[in-house]
Amino acid sequence: MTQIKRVTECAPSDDIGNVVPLTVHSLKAACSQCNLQELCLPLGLSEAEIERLDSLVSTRRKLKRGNHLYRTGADFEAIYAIKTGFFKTDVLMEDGRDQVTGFQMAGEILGMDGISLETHTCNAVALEDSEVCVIPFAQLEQLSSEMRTLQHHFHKVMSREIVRDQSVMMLLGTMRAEERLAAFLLNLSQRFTTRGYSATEFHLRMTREEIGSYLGLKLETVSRAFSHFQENGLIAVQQKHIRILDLAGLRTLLTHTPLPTPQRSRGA
Amino acid sequence: MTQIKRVTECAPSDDIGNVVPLTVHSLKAACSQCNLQELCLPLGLSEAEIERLDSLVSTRRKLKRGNHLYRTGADFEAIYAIKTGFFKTDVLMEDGRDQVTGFQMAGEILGMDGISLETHTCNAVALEDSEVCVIPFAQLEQLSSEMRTLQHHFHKVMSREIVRDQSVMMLLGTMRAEERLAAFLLNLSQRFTTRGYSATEFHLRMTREEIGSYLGLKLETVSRAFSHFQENGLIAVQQKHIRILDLAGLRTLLTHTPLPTPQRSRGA
DNA sequence: TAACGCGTTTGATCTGTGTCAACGCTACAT
DNA sequence: ATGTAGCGTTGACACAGATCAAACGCGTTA
Repeated sequence: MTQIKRVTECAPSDDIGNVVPLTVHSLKAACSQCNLQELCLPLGLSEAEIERLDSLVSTRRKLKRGNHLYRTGADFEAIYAIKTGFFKTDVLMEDGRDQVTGFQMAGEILGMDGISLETHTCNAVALEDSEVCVIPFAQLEQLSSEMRTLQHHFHKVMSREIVRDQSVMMLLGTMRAEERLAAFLLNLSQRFTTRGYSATEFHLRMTREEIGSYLGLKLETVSRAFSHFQENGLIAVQQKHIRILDLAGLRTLLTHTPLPTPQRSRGA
Repeated sequence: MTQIKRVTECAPSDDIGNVVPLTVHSLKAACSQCNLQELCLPLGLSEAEIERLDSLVSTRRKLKRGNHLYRTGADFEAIYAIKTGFFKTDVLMEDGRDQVTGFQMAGEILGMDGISLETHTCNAVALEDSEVCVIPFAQLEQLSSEMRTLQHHFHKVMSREIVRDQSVMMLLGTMRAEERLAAFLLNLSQRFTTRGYSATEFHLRMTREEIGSYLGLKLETVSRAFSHFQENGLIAVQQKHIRILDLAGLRTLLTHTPLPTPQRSRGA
């Protein structure tokens, strides 16, 4: 039991329940000591307010790569702030088809899908060993009602998710394969930058298949697009290590519509 | 000025501002008299609580077909509950491509995209003459903090939007053209049912192009799919009048994956 | 009543991406 | 070290849906 076989999918054993004793920690000061304050729920709160948040965020949960933070159908009790690590969320159709709906990194909030039906509607899976702060939702609402800044910021976080979903729809609905991948890379780059990492060099934690699922493409198409970008000197790919050589070039891919609608006024 | 030319796109004149005097009404009892209580924001509130909501919802706004409720970039000040009518929301890319991100009907809430950046990130356009209740957001937050049931229900409404977006992503990412259209029709049917209208016979308020944009397809493909459904006796189409003849058949289209992934265990 | 415009339908053809298949690379396990 | 499994790459081919084009129907306007 000390050696844990790496779980790649549908980990059967110790992450079925919502809380696994071994992976839960008590902590004294959660948010007030956290370096993700500026990205996460505490954003915009005063120090005193953040200290009140601490009382909420009393447990953390550690997940090994491949483990589920929650599964579709699980009771909704808490939302989760990612402290370290990387996640994906995906939805399942009855016929077995699935779709990755997002990739989440440090400072981002998971679990808001569960509020509406009091049941989670997607799976959240750690793509690397990760740690999340557990934020019991009832308590969050309690504190929100006492602290208007927190309430407002939480609304912004939910709204941000809605706005993010809009761009994914735009991506899936209107963009060609290489545009999608360019958008994906630029989005990652931007989010890494925000977190103080390199904008141009990073490690993908997901497979080509997961990227493809997110972008509505097959893994082969993703792979070909990577190769093509490399041929064109836009990026250097080495397995999961990506180096962006021409950020502006990638952006051009997005804004310059190669072929369509030649009859627009092109204003602004 | 009494005769208003039907505005089809980018109405230039009287809907630029956020509020048009002529189309705003004061009202005494908004929610407590409204027959949409069970669908809309008041859901789950007591009568007394609903009466407190009334004070919030003091203005309505009427929109002619084609007019914008709000535009991308407009200051966010309020969310809107649809009292009567039908809307679409769409997002614009810099290069002119756009994507319909949703169709909204009575009882549904518009505008939550604006919370995160205090600016709307999509356009909301009336697809028929419509009326919305204006809910000033600052006041909604104020009242939410005093009324936990309202706060909680509002969170559910936002979360529901996130869940809806997940299914749109699934649709755009994994479904074939006819599956998308079937899903679209079934979704409409379901929502009409909820509102007491026929599940099997309704009038589409949007064009084939708008349907296509929403579904990530071209209008020709939408049209062909309609024709094909009709040939198969699933629906009867007559311009924008749709009659569903075989609801179960439409559902089968969704769950029976015709060709792909023959190597799954098919469990549950 | 005729003419126009817009949305829709339908056909013919083209093409981007999916599908199928083989091979290569890397990392872990024996 | 060497074998093996999973992931990634690349090629050949197929096909769903896009594109281009023409005609139709319906409502509006002259």
